[in-house]
Amino acid sequence: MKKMVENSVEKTPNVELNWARIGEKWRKRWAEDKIFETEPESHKKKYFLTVAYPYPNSPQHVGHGRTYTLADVHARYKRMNNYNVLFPMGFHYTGTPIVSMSQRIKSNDLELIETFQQIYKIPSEKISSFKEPKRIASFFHEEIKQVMNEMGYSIDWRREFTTIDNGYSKFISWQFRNLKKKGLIVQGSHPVGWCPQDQNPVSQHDTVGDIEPEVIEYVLVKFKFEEQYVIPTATLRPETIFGVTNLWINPDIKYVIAQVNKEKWIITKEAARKLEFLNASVSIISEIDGSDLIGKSVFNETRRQLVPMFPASFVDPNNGTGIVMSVPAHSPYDYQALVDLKKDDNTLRKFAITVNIVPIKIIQTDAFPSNDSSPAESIVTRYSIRDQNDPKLEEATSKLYSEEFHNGVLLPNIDHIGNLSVIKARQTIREKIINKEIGTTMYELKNVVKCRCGTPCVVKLLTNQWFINYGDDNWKKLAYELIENMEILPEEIRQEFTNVIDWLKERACARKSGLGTKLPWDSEWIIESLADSVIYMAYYLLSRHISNNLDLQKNDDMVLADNLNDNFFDYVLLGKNDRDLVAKDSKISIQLLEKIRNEFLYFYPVDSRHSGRDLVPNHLAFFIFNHAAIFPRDKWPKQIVVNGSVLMEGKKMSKSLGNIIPLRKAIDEYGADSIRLTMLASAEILQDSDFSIDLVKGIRSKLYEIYRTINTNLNIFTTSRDSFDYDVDLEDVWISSRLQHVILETTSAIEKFRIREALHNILYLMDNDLQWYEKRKLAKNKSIPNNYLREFFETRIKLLSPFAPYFCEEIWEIMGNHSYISLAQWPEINQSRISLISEDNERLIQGMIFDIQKITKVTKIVPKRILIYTASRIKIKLYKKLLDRIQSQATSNFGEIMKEFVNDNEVKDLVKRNPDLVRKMIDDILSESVEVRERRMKIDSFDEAIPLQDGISLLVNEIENDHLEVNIYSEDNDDKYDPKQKSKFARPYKPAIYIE
RNA sequence: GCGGGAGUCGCCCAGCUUGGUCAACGGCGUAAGACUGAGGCUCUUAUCCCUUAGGGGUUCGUGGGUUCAAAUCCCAUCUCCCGCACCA
Repeated sequence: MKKMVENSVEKTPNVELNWARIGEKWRKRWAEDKIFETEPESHKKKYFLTVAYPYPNSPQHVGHGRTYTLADVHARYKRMNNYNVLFPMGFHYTGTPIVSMSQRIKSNDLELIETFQQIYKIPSEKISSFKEPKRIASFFHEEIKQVMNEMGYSIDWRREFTTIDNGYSKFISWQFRNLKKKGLIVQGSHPVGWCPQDQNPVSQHDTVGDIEPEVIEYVLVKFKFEEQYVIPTATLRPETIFGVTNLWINPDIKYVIAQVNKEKWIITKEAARKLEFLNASVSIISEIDGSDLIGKSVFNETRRQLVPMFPASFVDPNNGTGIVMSVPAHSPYDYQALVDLKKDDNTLRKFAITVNIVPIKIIQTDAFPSNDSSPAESIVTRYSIRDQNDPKLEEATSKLYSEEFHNGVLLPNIDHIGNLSVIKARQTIREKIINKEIGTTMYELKNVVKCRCGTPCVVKLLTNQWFINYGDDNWKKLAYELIENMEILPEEIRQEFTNVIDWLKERACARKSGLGTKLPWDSEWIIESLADSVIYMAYYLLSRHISNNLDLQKNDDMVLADNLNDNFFDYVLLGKNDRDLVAKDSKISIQLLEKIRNEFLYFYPVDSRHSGRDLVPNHLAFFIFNHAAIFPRDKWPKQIVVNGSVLMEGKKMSKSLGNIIPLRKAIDEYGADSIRLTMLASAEILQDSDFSIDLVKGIRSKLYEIYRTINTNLNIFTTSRDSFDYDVDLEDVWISSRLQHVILETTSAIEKFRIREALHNILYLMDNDLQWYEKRKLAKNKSIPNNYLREFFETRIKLLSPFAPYFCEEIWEIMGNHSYISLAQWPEINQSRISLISEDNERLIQGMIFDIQKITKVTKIVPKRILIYTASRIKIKLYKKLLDRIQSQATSNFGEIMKEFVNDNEVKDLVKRNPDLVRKMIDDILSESVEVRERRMKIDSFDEAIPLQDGISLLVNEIENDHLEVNIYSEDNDDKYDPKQKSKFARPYKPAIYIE
């Protein structure tokens, strides 16, 4: 412990900064003075912002911190801009992972226990209490809350709740009855990946190797066999049924005859089992060898003809029904298998079969025109396939499939689907087959997936599943309307929201296990975690007035959760029902009811919702939909801010890579401020930010540098505050003006959530300005006037304070303030301090020094005397005319300008004599940005000699020659010293130079 | 398949929204110098090519186009990455 503290101390002679200590100090003061507790204040503008609450099944690591930190910066920024900011936090207990963790603890899962012990450092006795899921949740809940405090988040903790609180459940029940009344909840069946052992749906994180179970739908085509039997084949291409020439049977495996619903099917045992999970009624009657079927024929209903069954060892008993239909015209595998079989005399003799199959072509494409008898044959020839084991066969197959899928058209002579595209034909024939009962569908996993418990997964058809119908057209319209009126930051991600709303369909909203609220009308079901977390922002405004029954103190100014019913929520959240009745019903005073109602009315709607971009296709979309459904338009959320995730040293954070840094550890070692800045400064908001320890250290030392500089200049904060107008130099005017720019640019960057840009301004660009300012002063043997330096630092610390709050509070205090910077006023721009000309002044000096250095470098002259010639009055006049010409968009064409100006009495002599100069001046103007051009239009008279003269001292310093003689002449000056006739090259803003 | 994004000077990365101050920020690396007993610390300078006057040439995946002017806008093309549901 001691060592960690050591780590977080920075020290140089006379100055020391203990990051841990300042964190603790300010955290404590903020809490004591309750500065982040927010009450409705009718005379003040409110700002209500929320972040997706955390799921407490692990401690927070740096990856979690980004969204919360961003929201906190936002809250702090708005607070400094005089808003009454509410930033609350809750905890999302709902869902299955915590329950399954507790089960893994019960079954003594070593991997999990090790994670708890070694990565999270949880004591063993604590871990054994984790057999109870709520213990896990509350343990990490407290842990996370602690970290959020240590990070310096300005949260109003009085409103905290968990999603299994009694009151919350009442609220969610209200939400769901509400949705149901509006007809947005529907019931139906849905296929899911399923573990037969656990009797539970499986998703990516429940499987070995984190494989996502992918469900695909096969069409089962039934072939009649010996009148009483059905042989079903599974296919993804039902349209090819018209091209079936034979079936493939694996002669080496056993099949079963099974009663499936009302028919007798011949399928593999594995297929029979799979059908059971799909809710077919299945009973096995007898077994039959694959070889017994070979050579016999089945009846193809669609073509009304018999096709034979042939042997094939490639048929996988685990795939589909274990019987495959053969379409040699369009399946390279089938085609090649037939070719191979024809050559295989042993097999032919063994089963007493002959193979004289003619492929039946049914699809044509441009690549395989209609006179071509079999596309499969063509492609097999083209790829020079040897036999069915040739690896190139796979490539040939996918090539042909994709060609036919996108560009294929069914031949005109095919019943029902002739002339249709493959995509259309597939849909049409699927319906036909199912309607006419010559086939059905079957779900299957596309990949082999094992549950964490080791059991291979299957597809289960869940019936009577409850769905929220996001496919409802009217609802979608409302959702579109909502986002159209909402600010989405960054704007680039709006398209993604539109897409998501577009393709969202029914979505399951309840499951049978996990923590959460029971479905109010069907208590077997628990409302799923993505369904009970979409309008809870409203609950932050109620939570502190609701006493859950667990609470010991029962206060008169609280309402008991048990007494809450839908009328209460209808009244408070929607303004429905009679006030007096509701108060009576909820067993509270009218005053309390009104207080709650008014608090809701004051703070709602949500002004800003922060979240990671991974939640766009689910949580954020549901947030939009549910608000659109439940609340009136004036309570719809106003803004969404989306941020990217965090990488660690360029890699995704994961347990297996061992690159997860818990936030607490990071805070201990580097202090919260540096961590906050690192997460925000390393990338623009939507990009993944790359966190690295080097970066943290770099930022920490940057902060320390600021701290040290201020500490060594402490006297400037204690001296009396002079006015700004004494003894003003050019660079003083300039730095004042620059400061206004920094404020303007930083503020507008924050408004657009260009946080990286804002921090770049504050941490680095401000330094450049200060450096130049110091250099200029130093060259004149002057020091920076106190009030300029003080203003610079005060502004800088204020701008930085939403990002690094502890650090800035500390400095604010050192500067002699007795207030909180967290509550200070955001810097405002002082228009009178903006000086347009000062930018050109300093640029001219920079340019002069730069040019001279370049000349000396190339010529290797050691300058003894430097002559500088500023442009003549007539050139300045010409420059103005050109600028005006170009800015008014008339033309920038050299020829046209020349034509015009040779007739201009004021300048024609100059123009005629020196066309090249005109061209260069046009280029000068064109190569300046529009901003600079506009600025120069505004400036009436600009005497270049003034800044140049002022900059001589710096020039002498830079050239490192104290005896250097510098003379500045106007080109117009007849007495000038100009031995090499250089002055004629002078242009406005580009003086001519001669070096001796 | 559907949707989203990225390709920049040895490496990482900024700039592209709003074309011009862009041979292109910053960091790493490399080279030289300062400091030091010595440095792996710190600081300064340089780092596409050519150039004895502030200049010129060729660059921002590739090929076109628009424009006085393109890393930035438009079109085409190649390569790479990410998300797609019952899971928080």
